[in-house]
Amino acid sequence: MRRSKAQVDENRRAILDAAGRLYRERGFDAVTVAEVMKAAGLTHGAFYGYFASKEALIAATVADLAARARPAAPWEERIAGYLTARHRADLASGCPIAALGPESIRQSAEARAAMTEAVEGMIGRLAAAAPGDDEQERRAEAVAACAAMVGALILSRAVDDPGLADELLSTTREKLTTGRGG
Amino acid sequence: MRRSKAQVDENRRAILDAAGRLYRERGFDAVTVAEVMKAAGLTHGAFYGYFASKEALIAATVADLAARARPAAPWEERIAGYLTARHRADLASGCPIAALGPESIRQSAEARAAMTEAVEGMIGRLAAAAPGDDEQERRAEAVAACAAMVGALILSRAVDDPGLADELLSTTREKLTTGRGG
DNA sequence: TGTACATCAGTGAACGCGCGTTCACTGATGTAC
DNA sequence: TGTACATCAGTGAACGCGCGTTCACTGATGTAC
Repeated sequence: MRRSKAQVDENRRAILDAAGRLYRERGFDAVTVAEVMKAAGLTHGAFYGYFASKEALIAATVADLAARARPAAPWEERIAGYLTARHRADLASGCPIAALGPESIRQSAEARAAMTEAVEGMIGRLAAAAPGDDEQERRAEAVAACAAMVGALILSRAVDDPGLADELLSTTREKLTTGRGG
Repeated sequence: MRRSKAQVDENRRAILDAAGRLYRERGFDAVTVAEVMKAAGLTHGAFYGYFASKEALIAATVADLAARARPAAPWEERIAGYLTARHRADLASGCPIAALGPESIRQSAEARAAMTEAVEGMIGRLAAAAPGDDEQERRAEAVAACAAMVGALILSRAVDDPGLADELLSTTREKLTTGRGG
């Protein structure tokens, strides 16, 4: 059942989309190749026509997520939008760094490199919107904000006490947006 | 080959220690029951005399790590000690929240509860040392610091660029220790 | 204190299961004429 | 433009492997006398 080139491109995109959602939701290990393919509307046997291995899919997925990050927004808006209960609940289409960064330590060199790109990208976009008088100051503001945002979101998800989860988000949001520049 | 009660207690401790180190190093999924038992000096068959399942071991390990957290230290010392290249490299005996917090989302209710205890414990110890005029202010300082520290350490580990890894730690350290009270 | 026996912690082979991966086959697509 | 054939994307059964878990057995510990 040969398919057209357009169909093949579409299927590859569907595989990456499915992997992006499933991996963020449940982690690399817990999601099987067969599940990704099923979510993409194919059977598992077709997988190896698209990727050499599960490891290769993981690397390609992280790279894809890093490349598809949302464009910049104003500083406070960006931080406030990130640190919300909605984002906390939305693993599947939320920040790939918070969902997959911790797991990337144990993945291939390619996946780690892609994750590094994702982090640099997030810092770069934050720096473009950060308060501060010079480049260096805005960069420092962005790096610290990136760490605090990702940490708050991860802890907020890890914890089973809704009050503490909210406190982590709101306290970090206030610290970052009323610190100095704002 | 029945063993003495003292030996049994010792073995249980050895299992929890081995699990604590291995899980922090490689994650819950990647470490097998047999590996934990081998590291504890036993064979895998003995495992079920100590724990009902791998899931139960995970919950017990997180609870044990939460209970064995180091006592408080002065604010700047605590933050500076946490945000070091040494801690970044030392997965196995480093902060269990940074190593296992992200994975705890997908674990049992018991494991998540234990992780919540660990986070509350870290925040509580930080709050005791935090700058601030009243309880509420110190608590806010501690919550924000906890999120920033854990986030910086996790990202610092996720990234494959040593310069960026160091920058995440040092920038966060400076932000937290020169912010206001320090 | 010494002996006889019951208890039970530990061993290691075996189980069932699900995973990543392979492969013979199918049949629509795309190409040569 | 129409036909004949080669290509190759996709299917689904099958593979090997490693995992969590079970279990019959072993033999040192602890207890009863």
